[in-house]
Amino acid sequence: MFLQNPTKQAAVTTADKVFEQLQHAIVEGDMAAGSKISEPELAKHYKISRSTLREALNRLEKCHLIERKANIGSRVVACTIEGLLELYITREALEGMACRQAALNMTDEEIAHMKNMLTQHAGDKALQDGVSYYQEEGDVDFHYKVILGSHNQQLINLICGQLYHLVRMYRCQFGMHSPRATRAFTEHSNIIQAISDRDGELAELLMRRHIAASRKNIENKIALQKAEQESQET
Amino acid sequence: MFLQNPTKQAAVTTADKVFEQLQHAIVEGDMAAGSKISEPELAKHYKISRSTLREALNRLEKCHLIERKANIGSRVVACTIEGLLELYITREALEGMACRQAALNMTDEEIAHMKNMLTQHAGDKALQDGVSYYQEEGDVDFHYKVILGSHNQQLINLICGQLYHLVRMYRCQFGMHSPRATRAFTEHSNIIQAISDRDGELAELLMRRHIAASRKNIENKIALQKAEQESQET
DNA sequence: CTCTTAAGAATTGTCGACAATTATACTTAG
DNA sequence: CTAAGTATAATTGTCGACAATTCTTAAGAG
Repeated sequence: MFLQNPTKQAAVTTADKVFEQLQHAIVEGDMAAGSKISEPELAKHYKISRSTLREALNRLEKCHLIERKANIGSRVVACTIEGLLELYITREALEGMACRQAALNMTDEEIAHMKNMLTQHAGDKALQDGVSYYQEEGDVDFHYKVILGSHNQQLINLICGQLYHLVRMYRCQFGMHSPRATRAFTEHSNIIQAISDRDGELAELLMRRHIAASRKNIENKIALQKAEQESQET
Repeated sequence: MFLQNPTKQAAVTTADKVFEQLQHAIVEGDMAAGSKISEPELAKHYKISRSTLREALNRLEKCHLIERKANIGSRVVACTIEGLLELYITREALEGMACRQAALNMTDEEIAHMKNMLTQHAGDKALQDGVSYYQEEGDVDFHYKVILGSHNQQLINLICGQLYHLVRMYRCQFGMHSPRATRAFTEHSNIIQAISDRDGELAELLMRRHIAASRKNIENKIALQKAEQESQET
């Protein structure tokens, strides 16, 4: 259920394990977004020393799940509309480029594997009427494979190692299950086709449109909510 | 001389200060790229405890200047051709988007300020025949202003807070003073014009070409060096 | 009653020591 | 002489305590 970051290695040290637990807690919202973090309290809760906890906190900061200020302390990152839209803008830039690079650098085996995955997802999609699976793991799975396919370590680290933790957090906390499954599936197919054709320019364009479409979907929703609120106020 | 990251605040804690010193040492090459880092040794050298040093190391890892492995230790990041090219690809994606956002979000004051800056650089450039100043701080200054002009905190943090430390490191270590000053100046002018026209699409395109041109410049140099080496070997 | 100020409590930053893991060097068998 | 295994040394991970800073609370002045 909890899709793992494909770039990370097994957690060997206790700080690693606590980091993973905290990461999970923050992403799922068990630790409220924007809330203050008490080092003594958390250390006691996980039965570890503050040094070890701080090591874990440093890793959380690395993937932008918490923010630290000197002599003040740490807070769980806040989930705001602006932050969400900024995240989409950034994803559009990075994943668009990753997709272009994937078209240039993916091996034929990797491409074949992606095509198989999509075919399988097509079955799931038909079966479940595009509601649950495809939107969750299937979508993330697709994006991860494209990113890894770029064979660009810099891009991979930035997107998978940092950005996607935030993406998952927003998905959980804002409960984003947009009704774009069928459309997203078509878009994914076209992207794979462009990659398969080694058409980097088109691949980037399609991926950017794919992500921009999600962003605009959110923006519309927000605008709608706003309008509703205002009509209720009167 | 040492252009500061515009996003950071004053270093208050000793870990901050040591971080800055280490950052400087790594960027300038005083600590060899790829070399192993001994925690006891470094701690002794800076006359601090290992805990404090590790705090500083964590921050270095955040901007990708060192790499850590559990139970093994830290190494200064290695400077490779592949890494440099990957960095340019990533910059092209991120700064291109930042430039598009800058065209949308910059205030008229910010734009006016950039135009002034460029005019002043034009003078410096004429004076010094485009050799030293403009290529160093002037160029970085221009890029920073565009990035900040995006008003997108996510992009700003990623580029200024992380990527540019690596950029500076590569510049220092590979001694990159490419003969592109005049051309770069023209490109900068065109970018500002596009931003001033609020033409986001063109602004992004021009910024991407500007960065891609630098990358191709490097690629050509590498290819040339390679050819020379091979001719000497025979 | 409000604002300022000062003392106290709590939190974060730093330190040195111990435990666990990894690297090194030596011994020994083949 | 080479190679594997073991013992030793060195390094990293974790811990609890102390120092420095910030937050809280209460007292007092206006």
